[in-house]
Amino acid sequence: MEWLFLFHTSIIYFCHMNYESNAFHQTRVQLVKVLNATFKLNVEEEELQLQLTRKEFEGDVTLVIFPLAKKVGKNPEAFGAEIGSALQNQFNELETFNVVKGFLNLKLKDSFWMNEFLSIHNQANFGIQQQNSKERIIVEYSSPNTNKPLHLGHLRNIFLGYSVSELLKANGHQVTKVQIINDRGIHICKSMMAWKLFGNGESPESSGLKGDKLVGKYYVVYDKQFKLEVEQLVADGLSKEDAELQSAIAQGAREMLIKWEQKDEETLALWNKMNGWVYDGFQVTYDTMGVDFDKLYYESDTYLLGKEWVMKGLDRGVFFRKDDGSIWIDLTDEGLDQKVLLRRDGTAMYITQDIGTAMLRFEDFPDTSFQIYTVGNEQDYHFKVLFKVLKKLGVAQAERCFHLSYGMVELPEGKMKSREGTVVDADDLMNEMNQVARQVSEEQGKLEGLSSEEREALHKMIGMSALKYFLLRVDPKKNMLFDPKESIDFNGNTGPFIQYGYVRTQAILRKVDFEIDQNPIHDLSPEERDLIQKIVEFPQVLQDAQKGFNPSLVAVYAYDLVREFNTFYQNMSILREPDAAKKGFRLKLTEKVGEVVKNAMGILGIQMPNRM
RNA sequence: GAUCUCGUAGCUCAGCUGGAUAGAGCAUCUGCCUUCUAAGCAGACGGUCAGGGGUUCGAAUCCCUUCGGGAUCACCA
Repeated sequence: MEWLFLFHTSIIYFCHMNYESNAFHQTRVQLVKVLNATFKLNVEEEELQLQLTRKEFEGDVTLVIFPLAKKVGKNPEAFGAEIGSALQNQFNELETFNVVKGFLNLKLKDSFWMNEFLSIHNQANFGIQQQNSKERIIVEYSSPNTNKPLHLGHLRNIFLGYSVSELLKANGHQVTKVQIINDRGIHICKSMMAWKLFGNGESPESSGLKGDKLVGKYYVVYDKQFKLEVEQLVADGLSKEDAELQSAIAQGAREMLIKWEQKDEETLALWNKMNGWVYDGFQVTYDTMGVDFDKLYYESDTYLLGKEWVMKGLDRGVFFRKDDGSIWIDLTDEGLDQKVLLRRDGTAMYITQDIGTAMLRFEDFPDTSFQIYTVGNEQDYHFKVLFKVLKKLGVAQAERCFHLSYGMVELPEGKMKSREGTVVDADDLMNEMNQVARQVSEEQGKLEGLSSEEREALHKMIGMSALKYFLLRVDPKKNMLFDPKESIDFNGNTGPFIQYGYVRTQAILRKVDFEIDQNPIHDLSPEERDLIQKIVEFPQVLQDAQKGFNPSLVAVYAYDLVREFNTFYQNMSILREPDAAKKGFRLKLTEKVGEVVKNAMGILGIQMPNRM
């Protein structure tokens, strides 16, 4: 019973039967009864403002009285007390209530929470839904150029895209993960030209360099040579502009692009060879990251289709041609500008390719109900234009495209700049994280009995969790800061902290070599209540996170849950508890916490170790 | 110049469609390992929510404005 909605503001809402926890739901129902019967208020369920009771007050659920008091013209505090007493008479699950200012705090009985827990405990993978949607959602992420290796910005992009995909799946959607690879254009021709001139046949095999690094190296070689030539030509009396045009290596690169478009055999062979190196290199990086794709798209396959559609638009009169031959769309009545769609020389641009790619995807997956582009917020304007273009071309799915726009990762000095060498390389960073994980693990010395392979795998798991969590715990929409000088923390609000909590649950469960007592218990400690209440929130968190395409909510939730568990763990006995029923209950609680933490972190693409 | 975004503790970040005394982590300081893994727990310190107006029972949150960062407005991608 769920479907997708889109408003023309391009903000989308995934609408469900709006989920809320049983505690909220029951309280709401009872409150409406009382308010309508006893106080003749005629309120609807939705208009009651319920919230979790803040820690400093006694209670579980809080009703905000102000709006209701206003309605009947009563003093909020007095009215709250009246509602509380009336509720007490008929709501069986209510233990006590108290009123503070305009807030009615309701405390539910331990038996209620106990039953909540038992019903949850019986659900395998609580909160995670089986696929229940026939329609497909396409999630695009990564979209690299093939002339240089992946960097920190890509890491945020890729972890985010992967995580949103997992989040959608956890909410029951069918997801297809795609990557668009920008494999053609002047950028790769530059690397090719430099390699041809200075490479002496260097290959990943001959040099031991990772393929993407090798091609990236020649991109830098190109840039150096280009600058050198320009400098020389300027010294010879040319203007900078002319010098840039006449630079031999630049001319070579442009000629290569033309030859490529003419399908020149030798050029294509070189292009295939060098792109192949890059793909091999990328694959290594993706493997380390632990992400994958269901289908790959290459711009070399889609730019021609894009051109075709631009011509179709021209025929249909939704685009127009200027005197110089370039083709445009006029979006001034939409509050945007006129935009070029095809150059005067007829060659494709960025947006031309994107039109083609979109069209190809709709052909490949006619059952697509929604498409998500994970691309940085510097391209907000581009995607506004793209979606308008698709709409003008009469593509129904244009209404169902969404730009998942995320903020930049900035360094203390500001934006990463490849020319200034301030780019944080993805492989280097991941490697460094694993080193730190190894160092910390060795200091802790808790890994006796594990083989060196097992240890390596563990270090990687821990290092990656630190990195992924660091990037995913921040609201995707916001820019964030990464300081390479301070390595990412392993304590506090971090991935390893959460893994550690999980490891504790498993360490305890491993020791259970007896029949767990199934008898119910009748009173709960504050720690146990808090923990149950936290677990119960999980489905709500998944729903909210999906609504905003915001995995950081899941990250924060996992952290909060583990913190609650640590408090419980550190203040109560589990295996040493003498009362068999209590011990049994605490073990079940521990088990459920482990499951939920693992599933929550799984949505972030973070694995849980069994020991560390 | 136009449009968009952000400004919360020394630092990095939470704060949901307006609700209680604005919360975490890091850093600094104090306790807690003969008891289930101390990558932990308990506590202290730390705030004019950039400034100013407005809307109302109530504003970090909504509106206006000033200041200060960032992004975009290419026949680049």
